[in-house]
Amino acid sequence: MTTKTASRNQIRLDRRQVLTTALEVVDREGLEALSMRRLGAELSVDPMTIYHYAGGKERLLDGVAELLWEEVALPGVSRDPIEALRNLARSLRDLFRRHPEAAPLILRCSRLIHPQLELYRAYLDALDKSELGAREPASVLRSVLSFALGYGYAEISMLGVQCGPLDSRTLSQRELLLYLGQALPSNLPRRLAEAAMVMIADCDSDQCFEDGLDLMLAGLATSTDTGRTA
Amino acid sequence: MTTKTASRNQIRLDRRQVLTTALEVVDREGLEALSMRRLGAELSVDPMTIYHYAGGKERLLDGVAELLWEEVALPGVSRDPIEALRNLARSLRDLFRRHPEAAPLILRCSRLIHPQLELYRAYLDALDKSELGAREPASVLRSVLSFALGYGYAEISMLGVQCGPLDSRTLSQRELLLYLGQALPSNLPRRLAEAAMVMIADCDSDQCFEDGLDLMLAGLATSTDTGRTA
DNA sequence: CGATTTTATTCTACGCTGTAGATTTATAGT
DNA sequence: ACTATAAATCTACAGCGTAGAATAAAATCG
Repeated sequence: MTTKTASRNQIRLDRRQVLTTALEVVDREGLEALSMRRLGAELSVDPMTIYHYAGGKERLLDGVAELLWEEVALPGVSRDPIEALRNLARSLRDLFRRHPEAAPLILRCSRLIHPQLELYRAYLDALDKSELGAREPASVLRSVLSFALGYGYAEISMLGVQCGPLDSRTLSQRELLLYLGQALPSNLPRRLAEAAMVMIADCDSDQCFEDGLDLMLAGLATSTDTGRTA
Repeated sequence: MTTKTASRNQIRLDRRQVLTTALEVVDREGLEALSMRRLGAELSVDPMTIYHYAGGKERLLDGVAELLWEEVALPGVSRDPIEALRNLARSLRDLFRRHPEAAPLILRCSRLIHPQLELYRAYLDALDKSELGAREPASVLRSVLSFALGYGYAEISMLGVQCGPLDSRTLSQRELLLYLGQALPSNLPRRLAEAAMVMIADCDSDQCFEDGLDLMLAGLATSTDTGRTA
């Protein structure tokens, strides 16, 4: 009699349940697979019932985006704003890696996702309290968010969708390179295939991310005159 | 008797014509409005005819993505790699601002868009030739691309889609702020509305972009002689 | 308790989508 | 002119989101 996530018992639904199930479907079978009919079947319920809990398709996707943004780490208690931003960027990148199929939903910044705004608010407050030289907190935050979003999205796009269900964490970069060598279409001109390999598999993706992040944050640190080694 | 883009004469189509028309439709009426039937009508042709020039819907969108990536500036002749990267980032951001409705297509990095790979190749070559300290060219390039992609996408998402056809370049930030104050839903908690305003309209978006870019590129310039830190 | 109002769920149907497959029309080659 | 190849069209099908009517369940009240 456990309330398992699939194969509903007659316990009444709630919005949250609908959204988490939708996210499960997306994670498991891809964003395209999520239709009202499919989700209704997953919940053992008529498709139209979903409208009562989550609105139409558009609002359903907004709801899933909320779930996703809730997973991003809040600033925490540390006083160091730079470490806070570093954790934010890592958390955002990890979000993409946990939910590669849902990536387009994370980018759905147009709809004023509440948890996303809460996140902004929290980091803006954290940055306001700390000394950051002459820089606007919003400017710094937007830059870090942009980098993390762009990196996370591009990374999973390159790995996951192109090559199928690949997880960069389960493959050495050597294996990745070999696999990619076969996966690239043979009619691709050599110089382009080379470029693809260099960008995708040649450099350690974790290292690239940390390096890029350091680039921004180091610049930030030097501009505060706090003088940490840069 | 001019070869205008709409209302075709009987001159035979080619792939390019189909793709540019598709992009026009997206720019004008949004990505959702682009259907095979709609595009067929635009070209005064049966929807199925498109399959002969551009393949199915998926390959059509890939083709539009090609057009978009072709618009991004190549390195140019300058020897300075940092200025080259700065121009790349600006060019990429401008691409989003020129084609806000097509933004999801620009991010479609999964499909090995040829012009995109050409771009990578060109910048990798440019970075290889120049001295960049111990940093991998691919790592640097990925960081700059990530930032520009993330910033460009987030920017147009915040402005364009939420508030309708707004162009940030035609509005002062003061006007933007006022407009946004009305546009935000009234049931939004005050602290979240504040966060949204600060992130969207409070800071000059051009300035934010340039600042973030400087952050990365400055770090790059200083690291050309210092090597690495951990 | 029964009666009535509210809420939740389902059913049916409409117009839209992408596209496979057969068919027709136009072009090129000899 | 006749054929082989290419281009364009027609028809049809399964799936989509969802408006609106119809039904079932739950809550409210006298």
